[in-house]
Amino acid sequence: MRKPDRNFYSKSGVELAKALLGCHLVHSSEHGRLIGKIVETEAYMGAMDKAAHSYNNRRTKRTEVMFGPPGYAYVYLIYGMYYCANVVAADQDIPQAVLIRALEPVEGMEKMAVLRYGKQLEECSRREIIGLTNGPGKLCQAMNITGRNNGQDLCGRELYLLKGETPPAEDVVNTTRINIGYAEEAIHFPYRFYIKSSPYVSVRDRSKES
DNA sequence: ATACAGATCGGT
DNA sequence: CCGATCTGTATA
Repeated sequence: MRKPDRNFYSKSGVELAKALLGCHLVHSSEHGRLIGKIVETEAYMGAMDKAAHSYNNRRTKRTEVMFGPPGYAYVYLIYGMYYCANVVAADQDIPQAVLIRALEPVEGMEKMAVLRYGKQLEECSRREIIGLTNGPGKLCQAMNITGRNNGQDLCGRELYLLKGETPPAEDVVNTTRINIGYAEEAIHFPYRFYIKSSPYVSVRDRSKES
């Protein structure tokens, strides 16, 4: 598996959200190397998307990274307690991004258990093991991703991606996004993608699964 | 200066 | 379903 170049990220949020499924997210930190396979993503499409922080091209200190070049990390604090990790998409001045909503642990699972629950992996229940990375806040805790990672270059050496195998189309579900009830018409935009066969998906849409 | 809501999570 | 917990953002 290879680290994609900048050009890989230079596509629309929706296109990148699809392309990220199956890729590995790697965090090389003081805790060692932590790796997860991306199994659920959501696109945030900027100017026309009422669910996006960058809706109407709102440009603030927080949203600034999204206005920069693609392939950088946008990490923000939500509800004063959890971090969410995004990959900046599209080109300079087009503030689109992809939220990573779920991972499957690939490497460093023992460290993930300590980071999430403060205990050893062997002591974790089946439910806790799924709960390691099946949500945007959870995966940041497990991967030790914090505000410190905001603005980091994913073409760099600390936080980066490895291009994986694209899942077959029949295993990919395309549906609406989670927890954006305030976003009016954007509630219905089909900007969420997930790998149906993965047990780590955060919220399933049974009506779109066959 | 102040008010308020939120791309979440865990427990009830 | 509620509360935790706090920052970004808007309004005055």
